[in-house]
Amino acid sequence: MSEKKAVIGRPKNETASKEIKDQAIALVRAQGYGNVSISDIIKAAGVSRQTLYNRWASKAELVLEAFFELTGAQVAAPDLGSDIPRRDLLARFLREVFDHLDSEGDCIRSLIAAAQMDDDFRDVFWARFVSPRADLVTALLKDAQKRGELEAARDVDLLSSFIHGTFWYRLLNGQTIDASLADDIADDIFRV
Amino acid sequence: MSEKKAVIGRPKNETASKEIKDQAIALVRAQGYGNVSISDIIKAAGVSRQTLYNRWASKAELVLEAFFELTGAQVAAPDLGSDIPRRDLLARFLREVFDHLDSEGDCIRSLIAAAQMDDDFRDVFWARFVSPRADLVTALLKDAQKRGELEAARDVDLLSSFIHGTFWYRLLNGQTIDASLADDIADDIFRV
DNA sequence: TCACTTAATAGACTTTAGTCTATTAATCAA
DNA sequence: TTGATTAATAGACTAAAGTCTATTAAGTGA
Repeated sequence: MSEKKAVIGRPKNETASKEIKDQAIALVRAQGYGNVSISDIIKAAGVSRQTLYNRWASKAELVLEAFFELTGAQVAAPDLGSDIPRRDLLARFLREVFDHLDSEGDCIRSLIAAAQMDDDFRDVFWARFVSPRADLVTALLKDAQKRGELEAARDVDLLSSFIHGTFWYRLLNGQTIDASLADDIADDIFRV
Repeated sequence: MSEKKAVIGRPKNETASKEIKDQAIALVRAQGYGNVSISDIIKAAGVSRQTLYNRWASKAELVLEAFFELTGAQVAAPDLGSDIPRRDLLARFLREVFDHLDSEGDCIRSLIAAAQMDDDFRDVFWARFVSPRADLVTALLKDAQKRGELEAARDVDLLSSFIHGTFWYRLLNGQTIDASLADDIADDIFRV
C-alpha cells in the first residue's frame, strides 16, 4: 500500500481537516454530541459545508475519527506475555475501559445510537471500535483456556458477549459502570 | 385510580388515536422505522400534525405504545409455579424472546437508539420495556437460587446484565440471535 | 503563460422535526 | 341559546441535515 499522493489538481488542505476535528471534539465535549450541529462545527472551524462533507460522510464518522486520533489507542491491550492470572488481567483491563467512560461515555452512547440509523456508519463503527475490543477480550479468554485458568469447554465468544454486552447494556440504560463491576464480571466469568 | 373522564370541552377523538397508531405500525413495518416520517404518519392517518403531538411527544413514544398495544404482553412470563428446572425455563423464555426479534428486532434497535437521543423517551422506554423484562429474569434467577439450582453467591443482577446485555449487544451489532444462543446462555449461566 | 485538474467556497434547495398561532368544532352547564 | 372549555385543523415558522451548482483558488505539466 504505497501512499501514492495525487499530484494533480489543488491539494487538500490538511490544516482544515485538523481544524474541523479539533473544533468537533471541543464542541462535543462542551455541549454534548446531540447539541452540536454540522453547521456549528463548520462555523467554528471556518470552512464551508462541502469541505466537511468531502472528508466525512456524517457527524458520527467525523467524531469517531477525531476521538480516536485524540485519545490514541486509549486502553492498552492486556499483556498476555505476563504471568499475571488471567482473571486479574481481565479485571484490570475492564477497570481501565470503565475509567474512560466518565469522559467518553456520552459520546460512545451517541455513536452507538448513530450506528443504528446509518448502515454505512455501522460498518465503520464495527470495524474501528467494536470489533477490535471484542478481539482483545476473546484473545485473553482463549489464552486463559490454554493456561488452564478457564475451562476449555466454555464458549469464549459467548463470554465476550456477556462482558461487552453488560458494558453496553448498562451504558445505554444509564446504570453505573465502575471498578467494582469490573471485578464482579471477572469473578463470575472465572469462578470455579 | 378511577378513570375520571374529563367532562368539559370537546372530547378527544379516540378513533384518531387508533388510526394514528395503526398507520404508524403499518408504515414502520413496511418501510422501516427510519424511513417513516411524522408527516407520513399524519398524512396516512388523515389527522393534523398537532393532533399527533397532542398525544405523543415523539415518533418513538408513539411507536412504542403502538407496538405494545398490538402485540400485547408479547412474551409470557416464565411460569415459576411449575416444576420445570429453572435452566430449562430460562432457555424456553429466551427462545420466545428471540423468536420475536425476527419481526421486531429492527424496531427495537431504533427505539434503543431513540432513547439515547431523548432523555424523556429514555425514561419511558426504561419503565415500559427494559425494566419489566429485567425483572422477569432476575425473578427467575432468584427462584432458581431458592430451589438450589443456582449458587446463592451468584449476583443475579450481574447475571441479568449478562443475559440482556448479550441480547442488546448482538442486536445492535447485527449478529445472529437464535434458539441455540438461548440454550448456550442458559447452559453457561447454570453450569456447575 | 496556459490548459487541466481537483479543492474550497457561498449559497440555494429539499426534507424533516418540532413549535406556534389563528380558526373552527364539539361538548357541557347555566 | 349562549358562554366556557377543550380538541382539531391548516398552515406558518425555525433549525437542521444533506445535496447540489456555479464560481473561485491552487496546484501540475507542457
